[in-house]
Amino acid sequence: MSNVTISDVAKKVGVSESTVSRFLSGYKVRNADVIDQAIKELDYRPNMVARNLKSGKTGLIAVVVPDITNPFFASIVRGAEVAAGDEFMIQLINTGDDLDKESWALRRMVGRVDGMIYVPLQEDSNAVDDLDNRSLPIVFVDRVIEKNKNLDSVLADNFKGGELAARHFVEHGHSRIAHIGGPLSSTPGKARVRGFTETLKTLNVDIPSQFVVESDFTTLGGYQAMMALLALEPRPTALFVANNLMTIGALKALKEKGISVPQEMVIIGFDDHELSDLVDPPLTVISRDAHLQGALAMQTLLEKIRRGNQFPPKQLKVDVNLVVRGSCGSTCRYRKSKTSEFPKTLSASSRS
Amino acid sequence: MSNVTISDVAKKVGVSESTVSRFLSGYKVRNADVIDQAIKELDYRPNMVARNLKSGKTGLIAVVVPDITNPFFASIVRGAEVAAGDEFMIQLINTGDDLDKESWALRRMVGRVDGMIYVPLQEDSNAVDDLDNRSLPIVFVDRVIEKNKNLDSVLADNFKGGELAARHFVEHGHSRIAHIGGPLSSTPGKARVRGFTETLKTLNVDIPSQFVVESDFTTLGGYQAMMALLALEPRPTALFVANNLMTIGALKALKEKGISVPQEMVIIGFDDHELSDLVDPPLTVISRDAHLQGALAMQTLLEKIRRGNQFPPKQLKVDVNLVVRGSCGSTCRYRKSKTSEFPKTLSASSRS
DNA sequence: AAGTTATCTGCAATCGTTTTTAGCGATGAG
DNA sequence: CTCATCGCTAAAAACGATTGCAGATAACTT
Repeated sequence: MSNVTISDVAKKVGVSESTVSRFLSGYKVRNADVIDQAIKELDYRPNMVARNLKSGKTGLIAVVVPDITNPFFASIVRGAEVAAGDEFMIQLINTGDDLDKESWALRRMVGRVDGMIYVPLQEDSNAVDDLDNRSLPIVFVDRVIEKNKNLDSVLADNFKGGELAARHFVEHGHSRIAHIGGPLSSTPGKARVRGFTETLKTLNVDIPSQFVVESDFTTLGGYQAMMALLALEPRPTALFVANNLMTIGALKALKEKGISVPQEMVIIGFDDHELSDLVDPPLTVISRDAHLQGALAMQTLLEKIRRGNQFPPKQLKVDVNLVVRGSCGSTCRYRKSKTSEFPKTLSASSRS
Repeated sequence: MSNVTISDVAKKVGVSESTVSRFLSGYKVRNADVIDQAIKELDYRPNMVARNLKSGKTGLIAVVVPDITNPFFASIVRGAEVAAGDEFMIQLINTGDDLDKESWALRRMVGRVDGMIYVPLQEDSNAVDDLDNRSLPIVFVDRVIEKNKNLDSVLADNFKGGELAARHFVEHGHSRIAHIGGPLSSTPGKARVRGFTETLKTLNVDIPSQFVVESDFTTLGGYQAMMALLALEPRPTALFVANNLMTIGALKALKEKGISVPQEMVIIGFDDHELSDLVDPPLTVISRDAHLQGALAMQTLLEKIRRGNQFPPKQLKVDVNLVVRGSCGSTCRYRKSKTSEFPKTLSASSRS
């Protein structure tokens, strides 16, 4: 048991606890060397919980994501951890698309953590109401809660993502253009479909309403949505899918139906992956730096914690860009030399 | 600020703090209803840090992994979190293949958490020495530290994994068989190469020593190892790669060199992925249930925490199995109907 | 040498709980 | 009528640190 306390050290040296405490805090003390030695001999380590009680801080930041198994969220968490540095450690919570678990977890965080990085499940939620007036600093990442939009957030430029996909399709002559979107109740689901459809409208491309289907950001959801789209007559020839998992589902559906990409169906996904250029065909995606997004969120949060949250909240956006590979059917135009892909991919992702 | 304390409640009701405390702990008290109401009115929430100081528990389990962006570790963490239930929350630490950060983090955990689930970076390490005699309960996952082998652990049946790959290659008539392995200083790196090479020996297949290369479990490492293997004359025709990231690297190298899989090179990887059957060609892998592995680790740890760690430690192993797809060149023999793949994949992975 | 600072020190209070101890009033038994 | 029992309660002592305050020591001034 780690039961040697500051008083043991004090007794051994023959000074008061406060002197030892001051020594630990870096003040000048008469017999610093003796204390130092005693600490080493006893292998004393300050009790963090006691320290936290006194200071009112915990040194913990809650990072609340839907599912760490989604590589996108994993990158966010990693980025946040890196940006946290030595001072704060990360408490991870997976809400798993479960609203009850989400609100349970959030309530539980009060008093246990110094701040929270939070990917909410739905835009219309009062999950944060309790927390806010207790002044637990919060930074939204990737998604926000509509009524708390004024709080700090680090989003992707989702609208632009949809826009890039739409423009690309139109520029390459497609007219039967479809979209598998995330829940309209989520920030990226809503913004991506709007960027996509509004751009199509701007470009004077009309698409039937059945070509835009709302799904749920899961692999199964993407699969089912794809099946639904394939049942339509005439079928779309171009498809923009609003996240990574749904893209996987859609590809599985296409494979199962024996529909070849990009010959019969051209695809742009959202969020890149190390395997994206190894799938058949290599996946064209809207990409963003999730690691950076997590890091920015942590930076914003730490500023807020340190300087008090009197300062006006920031709403940051990370850029998105189109990574053209084979699945959108226009590879020959854009493809770089084969080797150039590797180092780029590697530097963006983190090792293990 | 969450500054309403138990004493505020006590004052408001006109009882002592201890009475409120007892009420909170579920004891029978005279004016329970009044206290309950006061708590609600004041929106009192117990200060966890104070509670922890008194109880000596933190309700936190540290989960220390090399890198959460590796989907395999993400699944472990998720499994652990699910198994933790309501009682414990997870503190996540990425060691990032950095031994210094690892030992720094481990030392830091003392007194901050009630237990630790730990994927050590190297087998010969004294990172745990400090912690052990302070009786911080530890369960190793996926890898162990050699000198602390006697502690609890939940590994994969790595030897069998290597064996399955070797047998498969030999049964399909390969003789120029190669291996890209993880660091020999790591448990799975060592066990997988041994399962593989010893089985080959048993089957009377000789392979040149240059065909077995030790790499580092990273994408780049896999890439470089593959390049080295491709420089040999004659080239191997079959390759077993010891983890997911190195497999990606190897595939990138093959693609870059224009070597076709499985015609010119047959591959078996380690650890499955939702995208594995969408890559070109679909990847044959040794698979295991990482989620289960994480969950078992948490279960073991909780038992240890609750019942004291007087009980003899457990060394658990999760099973591995060969998932045959296209990359090993024998797809026609084993392939199931196309649809059967989807539900299986989905149930194994968790949603988001 | 005495007076004035400048340093350093120990005591005690504090953080917000839980838990032990002792006590109180009512009940029931002898 | 006394005494033990019961069911609850308040007061006080932890848990292990930090910190304001006042006093002690040391270091300069003159």
